[in-house]
Amino acid sequence: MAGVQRGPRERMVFSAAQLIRRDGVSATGMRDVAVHANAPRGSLQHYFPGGKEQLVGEAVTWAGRYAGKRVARFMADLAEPAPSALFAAMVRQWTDEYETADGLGGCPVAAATVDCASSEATREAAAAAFMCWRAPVAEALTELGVPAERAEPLATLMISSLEGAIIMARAEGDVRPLRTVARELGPLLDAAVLPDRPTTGRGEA
Amino acid sequence: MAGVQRGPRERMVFSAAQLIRRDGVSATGMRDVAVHANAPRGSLQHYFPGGKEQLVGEAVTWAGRYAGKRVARFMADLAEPAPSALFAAMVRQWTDEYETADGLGGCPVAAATVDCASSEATREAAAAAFMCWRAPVAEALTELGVPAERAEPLATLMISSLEGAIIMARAEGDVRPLRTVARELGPLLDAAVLPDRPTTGRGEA
DNA sequence: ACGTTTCCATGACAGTGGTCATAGTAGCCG
DNA sequence: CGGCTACTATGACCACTGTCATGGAAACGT
Repeated sequence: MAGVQRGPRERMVFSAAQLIRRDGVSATGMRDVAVHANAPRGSLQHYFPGGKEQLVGEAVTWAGRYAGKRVARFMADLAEPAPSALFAAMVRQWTDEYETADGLGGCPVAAATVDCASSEATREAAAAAFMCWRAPVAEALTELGVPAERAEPLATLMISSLEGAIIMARAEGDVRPLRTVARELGPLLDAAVLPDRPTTGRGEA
Repeated sequence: MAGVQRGPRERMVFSAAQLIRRDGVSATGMRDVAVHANAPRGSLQHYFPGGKEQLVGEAVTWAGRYAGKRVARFMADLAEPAPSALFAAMVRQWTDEYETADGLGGCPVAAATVDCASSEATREAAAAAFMCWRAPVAEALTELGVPAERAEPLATLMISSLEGAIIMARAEGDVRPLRTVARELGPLLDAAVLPDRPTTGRGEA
């Protein structure tokens, strides 16, 4: 995975995100995070004097940044430059995980949102994380030929569908919802591409 | 709300769903449920000998049934019989709540899914709840003229988008994502209606 | 009236969580 | 070496949770 050896602090943030997305925020204990990160428990209060709220916040922020960076890599690896292909890549990241690891993980940002209505700070971190994720998606859409005024809404729709499908897939224990949204939403996304700007080449149809 | 005075047992299930969808499963204590339901604490072990897992399971099941029944009512109240109108009604249920109560609630089924990967029983209850919700939506879509083979996938897409938008809206503290998915997904849904069968289901215009 | 079943009340227990206090170690600068 | 800072270690505290045990109160059939 990313950041295997990056100092105890980042390892703890990473582990927190990992555990949160699997078990939820409340079910993830600080001690568990230290153990999972192979980090000393005493470092928790040293690096995160703000306590669990700070750790969760940083994990959520990290997850948002990570998701944003992934968008750039998806764009670079796209076989054909179409919005549907980008969305398919985003979805495939999850279906792949569901097939390798049997444990069906979720999105840490969603987990923090669902589980932390109490903490205003965490809620704001989640909102920022979603923005860090949505902005690159919207930018990618414009690069793919989607008009600027539709890029942001469609990015919101993509992330919403993906998040919801992740939840349904976890509940069902099957990737069906993920594949379904990828298949059903693709045409809508491609139809938003401006016809007079066929975006670097190979056109569909 | 529904079921204000229906015996302590149902009140507790209802209150559990209410609290779960606001605070998450782990953050919702059994004692809180009893207090919120104006029910005696001693009744918990009497009505729910299976403990918290049973209570959460019934709350999730209740929520699924509730969502399914709402679909029928939405269909009855539709001004114009189009899939986009049904989806808009489903979304409006949430935007309305966000504007009346400042506390932004979530979906209890999603909360249970995110927060209870540990419990297999809860996961299955969530899967069943999603099915109890998706089936009426798919059926409604066919009534509205969507071909049978596309009804289920589109229902999955609708619920996924809605769930994801709920999460994003909670994070942002704004209904923007909800309105966005309703607006962006509407045309796709209406485009799935068979042209030669213009809304056969109800003759009302 | 009596007993049995259903339901309610309350206190205790064991476990766990986050957090704090205190003390120990490593490294660097004088 | 002394002092200072960064980091690690560990144990204790307190609040809280789900669960259980025990006992009381209605309800109701007979």
